[in-house]
Amino acid sequence: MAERAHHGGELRLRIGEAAARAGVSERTLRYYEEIGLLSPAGHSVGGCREYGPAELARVTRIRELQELLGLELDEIRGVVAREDRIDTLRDAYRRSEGDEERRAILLEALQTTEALYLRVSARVERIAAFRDELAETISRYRTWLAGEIPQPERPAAV
Amino acid sequence: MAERAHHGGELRLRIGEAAARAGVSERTLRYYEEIGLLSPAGHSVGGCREYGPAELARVTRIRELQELLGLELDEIRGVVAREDRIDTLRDAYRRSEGDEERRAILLEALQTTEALYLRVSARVERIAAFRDELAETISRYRTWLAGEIPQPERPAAV
DNA sequence: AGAAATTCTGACGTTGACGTAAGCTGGCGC
DNA sequence: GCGCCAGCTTACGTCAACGTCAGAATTTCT
Repeated sequence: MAERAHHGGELRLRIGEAAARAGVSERTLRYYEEIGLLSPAGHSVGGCREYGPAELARVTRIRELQELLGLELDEIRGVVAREDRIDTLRDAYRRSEGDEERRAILLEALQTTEALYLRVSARVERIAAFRDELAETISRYRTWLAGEIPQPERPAAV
Repeated sequence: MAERAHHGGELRLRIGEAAARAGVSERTLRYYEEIGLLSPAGHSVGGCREYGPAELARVTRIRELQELLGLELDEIRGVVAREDRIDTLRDAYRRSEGDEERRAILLEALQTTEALYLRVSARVERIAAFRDELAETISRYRTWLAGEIPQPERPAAV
């Protein structure tokens, strides 16, 4: 097995295995690093990239945003950057830092998440509407197949 | 006004107006024609493209498939080609042609539509799940803002 | 008719998200 | 030591979906 346990006990994969598990190419992982979207958890002595579970999860998240929402990697960087700031915030809580600053970061995260939520909601509803249209079309086809004569309806929607 | 009524009484727009109403560029319309995705309803004597309501509706449909479902124009051609065959079928019904052939076309249309329906359904559910995740994140943020201390939970999903 | 606006047909340019190939390097198995 | 595999960097190639520009032709306005 090519896996290897880090000194902290965390699973560390080199790029080949990491790419295979995430379902992307090695080139994709290097490219994500190139554009500052995802850097490996660390490097081996020889300079090989090493990825942990968090990085794999992030790849999955990136692909979701890309394929499901049609976001560009550029925008996605903003989204995951926000998530990173939240992780930072979690640490800040534990280290009990400036309260005012914490509120600000949290508020900003709340707002950007809500904005994303609205986008996703709108998208979900449009696609659901499209799906319902398809369902109607299907039942219409079924009716026709049962022997009915189709109406030459043309709503001519513009 | 740049509009003009066709001899059949149908609205005919030249490429500029058509593109504006459909919310795309002129180049896009010409490109769609280039790849056999959408041809104008007709041409003027001098060779200018003329688009009717049906073509505008088709552009809208194409953009839906492209943006909402992330389909490539290549695949979309298949989908709209099927819709065209259905229109043809409607005419065939009126001209009362071969019954066996009609059933075959209708059955094929039903199947491809059902296949598309499944794709769309799957997509809708994945996006809805993502939206729900966001909703949870938001309420978590709200709780934190209300004074709670965040838990350093890391599911480490792979 | 003549000017102005729109459209036509090529043809080349662009952008995002990688693919691919070349040449070099580090660790291992025998 | 030697071969081999996986990985590294660098750099050019690709593909879809248009954008853009030039120069000629069409349509509209006055």
